[in-house]
Amino acid sequence: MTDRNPAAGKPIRTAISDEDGIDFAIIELFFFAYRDFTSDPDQILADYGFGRAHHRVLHFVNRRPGLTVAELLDVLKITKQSLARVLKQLIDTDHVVQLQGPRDRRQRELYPTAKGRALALALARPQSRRIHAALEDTGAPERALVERFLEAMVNPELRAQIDVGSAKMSGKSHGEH
Amino acid sequence: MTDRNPAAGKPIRTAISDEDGIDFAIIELFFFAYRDFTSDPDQILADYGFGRAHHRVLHFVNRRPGLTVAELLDVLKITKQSLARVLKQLIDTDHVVQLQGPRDRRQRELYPTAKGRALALALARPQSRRIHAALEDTGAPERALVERFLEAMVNPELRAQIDVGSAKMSGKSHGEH
DNA sequence: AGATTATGTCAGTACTATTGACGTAATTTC
DNA sequence: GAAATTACGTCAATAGTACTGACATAATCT
Repeated sequence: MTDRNPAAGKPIRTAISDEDGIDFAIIELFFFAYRDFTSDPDQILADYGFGRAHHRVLHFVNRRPGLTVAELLDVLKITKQSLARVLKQLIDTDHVVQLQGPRDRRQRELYPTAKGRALALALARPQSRRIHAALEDTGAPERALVERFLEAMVNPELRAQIDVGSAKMSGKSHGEH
Repeated sequence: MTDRNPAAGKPIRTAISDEDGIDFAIIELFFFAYRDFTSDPDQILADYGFGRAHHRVLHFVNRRPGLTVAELLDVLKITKQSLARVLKQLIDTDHVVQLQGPRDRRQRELYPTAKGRALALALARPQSRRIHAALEDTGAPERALVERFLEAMVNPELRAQIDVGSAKMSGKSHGEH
């Protein structure tokens, strides 16, 4: 079991590379960058007994206060059952509160508490520091370019979810009617 | 349980935003971009009964043929036990072969087979297409800039793992001595 | 009144990851 | 040459995140 299986294919000894027209360099960089990018908050979350899923929920509840459960599911692209445990824990620990929807009382609007806002900021801080440092290394005016690249990496039909525009408006969340 | 818990904190109704000096826009974009970036190969992997872990192993075995198990663990930053099942499946399905290390017979050098190389390419193709499309949207000369940004996002002490340099050299993997 | 919608919950499962322990073979150190 | 270390494999137990499918309740819409 240690050596070659005679029935198995022969080992290929040359490295795959960009020559195949495939952009392995950026594929790999993206993996490393995201791995380290998420490792910062992971450390903090561990102290709370939380995981990455809690972070994502906390992030979007803070970014779009008052979003409903259905909207949150749509943004995270996970199922109701996956969200349930995580959301329940965040509510039980007083990071998030639910309010009955004003127009439709079936809906539950999700809001951060002061505690939830503080944690969201604490989690975002090291990530933001990393981004700033990376942009400094790269050059100041490139920020918009990186934003445009990342946005272009998102599935076109899902770009509506992104709040880059509204991130510049302080206060209100997305398209309130 | 539906409405407010009287003991709970009050809901905060204003959105968190970049005004706090935190770069929420890019934090969020990075999440969306990576989510969609990984969704492409996930579809293909499902047909093989594989998951994301298989993809990562396959990627690095193709990028650096002959790397040892210990090196792979170091790159992936996971434990031996997490790797074991995944690697075993890839070997059993003839995507990867193990060869006894020539200098140190305790080591197992990992190589892709033709089958493993083909799958790695198939998985990378949609990701590469996405990157190319995003760079086109952004502007051609920005490729190097995006690379530099992503590289700067990686923990400095781990940049050694990155193969951007050797990606430009065709054929050989990393520092063969 | 009946259908649909929004949410919550239960049961069962899968994948990826963890820690800790132990075994074996090969290499290095003394 | 004996002892320690290293590289790898494996076993057991557990955790976090995700899934599908089913079902219940309350509110809204038709």
